[in-house]
Amino acid sequence: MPNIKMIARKAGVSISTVSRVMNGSKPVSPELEKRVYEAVKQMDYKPNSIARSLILNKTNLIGVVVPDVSNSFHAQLLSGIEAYAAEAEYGVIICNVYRSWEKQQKYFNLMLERHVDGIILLHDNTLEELAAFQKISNTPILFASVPIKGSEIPFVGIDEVKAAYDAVCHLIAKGHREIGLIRGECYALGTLRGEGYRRALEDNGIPFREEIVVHRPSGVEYGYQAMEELLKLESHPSAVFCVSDEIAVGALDCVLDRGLRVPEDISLIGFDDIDLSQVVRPKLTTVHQPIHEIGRESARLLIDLIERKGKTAGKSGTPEAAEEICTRIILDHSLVERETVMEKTES
Amino acid sequence: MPNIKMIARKAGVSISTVSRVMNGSKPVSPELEKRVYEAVKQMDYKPNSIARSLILNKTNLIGVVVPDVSNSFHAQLLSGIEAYAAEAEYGVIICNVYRSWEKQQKYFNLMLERHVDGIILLHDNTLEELAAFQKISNTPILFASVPIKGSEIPFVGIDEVKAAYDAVCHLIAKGHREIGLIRGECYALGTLRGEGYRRALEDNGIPFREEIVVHRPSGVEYGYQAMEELLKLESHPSAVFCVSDEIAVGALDCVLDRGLRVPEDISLIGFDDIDLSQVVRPKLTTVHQPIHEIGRESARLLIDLIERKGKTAGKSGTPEAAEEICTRIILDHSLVERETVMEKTES
DNA sequence: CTGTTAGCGCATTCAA
DNA sequence: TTGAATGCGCTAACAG
Repeated sequence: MPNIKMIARKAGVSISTVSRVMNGSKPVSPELEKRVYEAVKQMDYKPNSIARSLILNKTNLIGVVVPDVSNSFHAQLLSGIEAYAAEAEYGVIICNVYRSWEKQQKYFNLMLERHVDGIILLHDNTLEELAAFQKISNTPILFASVPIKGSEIPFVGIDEVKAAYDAVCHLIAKGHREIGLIRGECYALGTLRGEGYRRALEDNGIPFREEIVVHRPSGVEYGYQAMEELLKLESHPSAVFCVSDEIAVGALDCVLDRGLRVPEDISLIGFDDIDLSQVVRPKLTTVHQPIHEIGRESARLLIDLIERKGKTAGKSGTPEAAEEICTRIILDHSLVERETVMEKTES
Repeated sequence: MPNIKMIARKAGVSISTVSRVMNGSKPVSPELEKRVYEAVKQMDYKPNSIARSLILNKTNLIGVVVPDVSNSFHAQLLSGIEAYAAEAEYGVIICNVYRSWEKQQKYFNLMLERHVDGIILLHDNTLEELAAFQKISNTPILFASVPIKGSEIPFVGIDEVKAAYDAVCHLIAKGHREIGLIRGECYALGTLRGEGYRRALEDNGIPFREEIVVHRPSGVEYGYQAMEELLKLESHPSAVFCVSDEIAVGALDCVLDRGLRVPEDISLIGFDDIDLSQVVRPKLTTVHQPIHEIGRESARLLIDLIERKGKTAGKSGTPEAAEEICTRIILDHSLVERETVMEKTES
């Protein structure tokens, strides 16, 4: 690979001139400019971005921390992030942490060492966990899809509580009053969506019954297990709200295996609208999130933040709070009715 | 972020000493070593990997070119790659190319500029396409899962032809003789798996019939379409080999929609064994590939190649061809019988 | 064993 | 407008 010096020699100019034409940073006479362009083309010169990073203190790299890339939801989110990043000329480095805090710490260090310009987090983190990192880095961070509790850290996603609320209200509107809940433990899949469930019941005068809510991690197999629990009850709920499509698919499988019918014997509603939900039979009624879009917007906001920071870096304290960037983007969700919910029949 | 100079000052040593204790490259007295460690801990110092990359000419970064991350197969492969890379302290930068040659070229340039240490390709590339790149880069390249025709470029995957052969033989063993094929156009999903199909028929004395093979891209919706074609025939095949699970799932959906039963009226076999195949009803009989493992092994081989190259860089022409690294890793596939294939009944 | 020095490839002052 | 010189943070050769 040729470097800037070789180009300078070949074009018969100084390296500064080469640098200037590559970056358009200062005017260069057409004559020299042409000679440089030719040398560049002939030698197929590409500026070494490592060296640029070192001197500019900017890597054009963002890190994406994801609990599990092989999960459809995360993969789609990632693809949205990548799409925007590529357009903005940023590279994406993936940090698969398998829900392990230890791995995440390793990756935080790695990202610090590599001086990524920003970080997108696709899963739960507490403020305490982030504190150590934030103190030393001042690297912009953003949460995508799952918000963080009690903090101003930028976020892109949907209104989790409202979306869960809508899902449960849909069940209620169909005449169901015994509505089970299969929920997770973490913030979005547990607390938030659980809260939406609770409020929907409350607003419709339906008592909350602890016996018909079961806690499980997300995942098809866990959905199956959870539904087994629910079916053990002497009288099982006539409908179940599953906080993820994976859970719902597992639950569906379980119901069918028990020889019951969906939605005739039991209605099911999922959450996320991943590809899977259209492929199972019956097709899953679920809450649609614009997953790819959330990814794109996350990347856009993060990169905005990064470039904003770069600009205001010099003139500290410039009081342009007026054009402060918006750091919470809430996209629309929607209910997609397919085949797993039906009107409750008299019994 | 503190730099090496600040640590040196704080510890009262020279920067070389700091460098030496950080890398363990040369002996340092316990006394100084301790002082350095303390300074490092107190200031939470992390070596700037950008600077290291620049001088060592090594980024510890690999690029993964993938047609579509949000596709389950590719996401799993990626997760295998990431898993090994993380252990080996390599970062993974993802290059989602959406099956666009233009995007791939952009990414090749990006990877050149960023000086990645190696590249893993997860999809078809012709030798000509690679030629330009290879000429200027000498960056190790490896194909994962899909081989390249007529070249010694390292590869990790399964024996595609044999695996397809096995799938079709399974159908034949079950008594089927009218076996449809839904295949792709690209190398692995078209040429190779198609070849396995052809040979299986041939070895069993079954004539190849053009009318019952249909070409489609991979994807659930295309599988549906393809099966529609097949069902238009006055007498449809009693079994169909689909070159991917996605295709098979679409095909399954189509058959069911037409009011036919699987496997009673028509048997279906897929390929890949992605998560999906266990979730549809009936569960898909398919050819299992160790996807995650292929990813891991790819990363392992690539990194071996990279580090091998680094070592032999100085002493050119050292004739250690004896311990030449193996550059083709073929992992085992297997047939997993689930619920979409049954014995052909007399008709 | 330790410190001084040069230089990786580039952007950017500062003079000319 | 242009070129020479400085330094980003680090490693490695060299001398002590």
